[in-house]
Amino acid sequence: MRIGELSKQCGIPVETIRYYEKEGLIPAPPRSASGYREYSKASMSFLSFIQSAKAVGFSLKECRNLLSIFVTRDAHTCAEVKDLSEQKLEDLQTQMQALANMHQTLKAISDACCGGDESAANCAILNKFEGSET
Amino acid sequence: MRIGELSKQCGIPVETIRYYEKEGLIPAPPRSASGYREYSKASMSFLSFIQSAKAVGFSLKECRNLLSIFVTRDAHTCAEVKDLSEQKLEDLQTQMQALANMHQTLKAISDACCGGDESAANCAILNKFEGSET
DNA sequence: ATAAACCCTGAAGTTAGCTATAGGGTCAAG
DNA sequence: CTTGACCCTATAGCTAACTTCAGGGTTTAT
Ligand SMILES: [Zn+2]
Ligand SMILES: [Zn+2]
Ligand SMILES: [Zn+2]
Ligand SMILES: [Zn+2]
Repeated sequence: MRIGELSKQCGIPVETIRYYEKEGLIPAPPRSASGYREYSKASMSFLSFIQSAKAVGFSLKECRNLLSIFVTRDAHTCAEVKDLSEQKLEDLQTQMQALANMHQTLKAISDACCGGDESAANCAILNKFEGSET
Repeated sequence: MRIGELSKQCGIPVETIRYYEKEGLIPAPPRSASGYREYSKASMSFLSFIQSAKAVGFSLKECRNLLSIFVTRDAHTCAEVKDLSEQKLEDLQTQMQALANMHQTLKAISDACCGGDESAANCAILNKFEGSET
C-alpha cells in the first residue's frame, strides 16, 4: 500500500504521516524501486495507536515513548504502562482544575456586571480587571 | 519610572512589557532624553488588566480588544463587555468538557490494565491503543 | 574614570504539531 | 505518448506568547 492509500484508510493526511516518520514515531517503511514508501497493514496499527493516544491527551513525544514501549512490550511491564497512564490522568485533572478555577473566577466577575445597554464607564468587569475599585 | 522598576512592581519581565507594547496591547510611553521609556503609575493598570484577563483565559488578542474597550469605555456598553465574558465562560466549559471526555476514556482504558510487574505483552492499555483486541 | 547595572533596537529562536511550497520524478489511462 | 494523479525531498511558514541574541548606548556607584 502506498502512502495515499494508507492516508485514506486511517484518515491522516499524507504530510502528517511523513512528519510522524521524520519525528521517529513510526518506523520508516521499505521503499519500492522508484523510492515510494510501501506500507503493510501493520503500519495502520501504529497510526491508530497514535490517534488513540493523542485522543486521550498524550503529546506526540509521549506517543513516541508509548510506541517504543509497545514495540518492545515483552521487555516492559504493565506497571510501567499504567504509571504513564495514571500520570496522564493526573495531568488531565490538573488542567481541568485550572480551567474550573478560571471559570469560577470569571463567573464571579461576570455576575457583577449588569449587562445593560448603558455605558460601560463603571462596568464591574472592566473595573475588576483594572485591579481595584468597586 | 523606568521599565525595570515597572517590571519589578508588576512581576512581568521587561522583555514581555516591550513585547506587549509592540503588539499594541499597551500604549507606548513617553521617552526620556536618552530614549528610555518613562512609565507613570497608570501604566500599571494596563499591565494588571492584562494579567487579570489572561488569568481567566483570555488570549493576548482578546486582551487587546478588552483593553481597547476599556480605554474608550464611555463609548461601550456593559452588554458588550458581558457578552465577551460569557463567551469566554462557554469556551472554558467546552474545554473542560473536552478534558473530561479524555479523562473518562483514558480512565476506562487504564482500569483494564492489571498494573502488575508482569510483561506488558498483553497489556490492555497498549492493546486498546493499538485498536482492537480484547 | 571605570565597571556594574541598566536601557535600546531588530531579528532570530523556542515549543507543538502540523501545513504549504518549490522543484522534480513516476505511474496508469486514454 | 501525453496528461493528470500520485510520489519524493528539503525547506519554509503557521499560531501563541514569549525569550534570547547581537551589538551598542546610559546611569550610577565606587
Ligand atoms: Zn453595567
Ligand atoms: Zn458591566
Ligand atoms: Zn497486565
Ligand atoms: Zn497493562
